[in-house]
Amino acid sequence: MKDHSNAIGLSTYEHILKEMEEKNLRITEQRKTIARWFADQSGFVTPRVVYEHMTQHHSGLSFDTVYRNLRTLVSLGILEQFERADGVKFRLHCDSHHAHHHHFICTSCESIFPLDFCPMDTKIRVPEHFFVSGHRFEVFGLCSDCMINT
Amino acid sequence: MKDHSNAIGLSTYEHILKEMEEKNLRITEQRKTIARWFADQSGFVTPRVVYEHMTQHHSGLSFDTVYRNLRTLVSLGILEQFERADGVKFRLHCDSHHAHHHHFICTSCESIFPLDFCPMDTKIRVPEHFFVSGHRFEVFGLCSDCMINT
DNA sequence: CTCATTGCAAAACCTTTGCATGCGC
DNA sequence: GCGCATGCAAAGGTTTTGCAATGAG
Repeated sequence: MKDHSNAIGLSTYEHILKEMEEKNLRITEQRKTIARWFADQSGFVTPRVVYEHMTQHHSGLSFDTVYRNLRTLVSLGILEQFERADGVKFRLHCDSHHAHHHHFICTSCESIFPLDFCPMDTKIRVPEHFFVSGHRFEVFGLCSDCMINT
Repeated sequence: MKDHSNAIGLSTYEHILKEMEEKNLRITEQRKTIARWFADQSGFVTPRVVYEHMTQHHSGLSFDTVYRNLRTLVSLGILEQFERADGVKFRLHCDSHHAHHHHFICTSCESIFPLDFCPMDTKIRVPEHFFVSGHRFEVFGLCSDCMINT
C-alpha cells in the first residue's frame, strides 16, 4: 500500500486517470482497475500478474486487453517497461521522471529506489571516436526491510 | 571474422572445445559447429539465428538441440546470456572474464567493447542500510566503424 | 557397451491480430 | 450515434518436455 498525493493534491490513482484523459483515452472500468492497481504497487509486475488481478474485477477479461493497455500506457509514458531475466515487467513511471536518475532494485521484494548518482557524470573512458547515445545503470541488493525480514 | 589466439596459443574455437572437454561435455558435430560459429561472432545472436546457421550444416537439426546447448554453455560459463528489448541473446563469454568490467554496445552493429571503468569504484551513494549485491552498467552508442558507414 | 546427446513430436507459454459487439463520450 | 475499447477466437512465435534412437568416449 503506497499512495502519495502530489503537488496538485491528486492521489496517484487520480493522477493516472487525469493523464489518460489528457491523452484522449477513454476511461473504461478496466482502465480504472489498471490505474488503481499500479498506483498501489511498489515493484515490477508481469502482464500475467496484472491479468490475474484484473480478472478478479472483470469476469471474462481477455489477455489481449491487458497487453493492449500495457502497451498503450507505456507509449504514453504512464508506465515503464523493463526487460528482466524472467520476462517483461511493468511499473508506474517514476514520479521524478523530470530528473535523470538510476535505480536501486531490491532482489527480494523488487521494490525500486531512486539513486542520485549517475556514472556518466564522472570521468568515464570510452574508446576513442565512439559516439555515446545512452546508458543503463542499475544497482541490485537488499533494501533495509528485506534485510530485517530474513 | 574475428579470431585471436590466446596466451596458450589456442584459437578461440579450440579454446571453447577445450573448455567443453574439461567440463566433461561430449564433443558432438553440432557442438563443434556452435563453437565455430560463436568463435566467429563479435555481437549478440538470438537462438533463431544460431539455429538458422547450424541448420546449414546439419540437416534435420532441431530447435530444442540449439536451446539445450545454449543453456548448457551458459551454465558452464562459456556463453553469456543477455535480455534485450527484442528478445534473449547470446554471446561468447568475454575473454577478459577474469577482470570485472562493463561494456560499450554499438546500437548499429551490436558489437561490444570492454570498458575499463566501473561506476562502483567511485563514491556512489546508496540509500542507508542497503546491502548491495550486484550492479549493471552498459553504455550504448555508435562504434567508430558505424559512425563512418552512415 | 553405456550414457549423454540428439531428433521428433507435442505441449505450454507468451504475445499479437482481425473482427464483431459493446460502451464511453 | 460515433468511434475507441473490449472480448473472443485464432494464429504466430518462442521455449520446454518426454521418449526412443543415435553416437561419443
